[in-house]
Amino acid sequence: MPELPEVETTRRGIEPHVVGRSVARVIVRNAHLRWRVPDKLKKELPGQVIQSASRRGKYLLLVTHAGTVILHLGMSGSLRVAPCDQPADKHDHVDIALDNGDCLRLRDPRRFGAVLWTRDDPLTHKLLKDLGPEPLGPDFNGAYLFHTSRKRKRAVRDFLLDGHVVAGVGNIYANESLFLAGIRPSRAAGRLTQTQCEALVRTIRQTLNRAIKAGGTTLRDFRQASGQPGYFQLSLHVYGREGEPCPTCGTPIRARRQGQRTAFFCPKCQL
DNA sequence: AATCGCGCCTGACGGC
DNA sequence: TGCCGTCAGGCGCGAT
Repeated sequence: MPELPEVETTRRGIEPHVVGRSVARVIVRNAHLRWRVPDKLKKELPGQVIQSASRRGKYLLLVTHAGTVILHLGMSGSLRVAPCDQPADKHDHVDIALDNGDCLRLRDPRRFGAVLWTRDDPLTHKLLKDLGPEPLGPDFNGAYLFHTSRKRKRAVRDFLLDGHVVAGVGNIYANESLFLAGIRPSRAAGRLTQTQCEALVRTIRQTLNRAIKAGGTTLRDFRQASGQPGYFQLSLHVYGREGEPCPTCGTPIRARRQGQRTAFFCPKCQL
């Protein structure tokens, strides 16, 4: 599912329901997610007050005084706030029950997601410490992208998917941003000009911000915390639109397998 | 150091 | 209707 805009949409959805609440208990129906849900979560989280709900890349962080819950939605995960007595779906694997009868409920059919617990500063956690800058933050700019991409031979689409380069840009938004910047997904990252890097940073930020505003992209199973789908799929220019006319020039959009993921582009507008 | 391919899972969809 | 192959928004890991 979820790329950065979907995770941010989720964060904003759950924040008012969880911050300031204390955790009553943790219910793990299936601990077999990407990594086993740690036993310590059940031991150490109950009784703690959730101080904040933040995000780093595609990771969600629930901070308490005793430690931090690190959540990842993988490909098919979603979080919602529901009354605890509402029956769980077969893919509702973890509940964090709150002191008011609500619970934060993780649904994840493919189980590529994760629920972890750390007592240390989460930013030093193995999974987070080497992440690149936040794409919507000040450290992600044209100069950074230009500098980082020098001598890199990877296709720029693949380069953007690498969390060490920039955190949270997935296949949908990489393709969309490259379209708006007029750059082919297959272009070697190291061959981008400074001007192109600046344009690309602008289109990435613009695309992510617009997607957040639309509540994310729902292609299959993404849901906001409220249960509502996102609407950004209606604004996609190239992603999933093979054969449809380019919104700029009318040339049919092409799809090609690039590495493990499909790239979409207009053969005329993107060089 | 950088890059590539694999594998973890379920479910939806299209072709036959 | 059903079976089968293909594909999917992520990402860490080991091999090269």
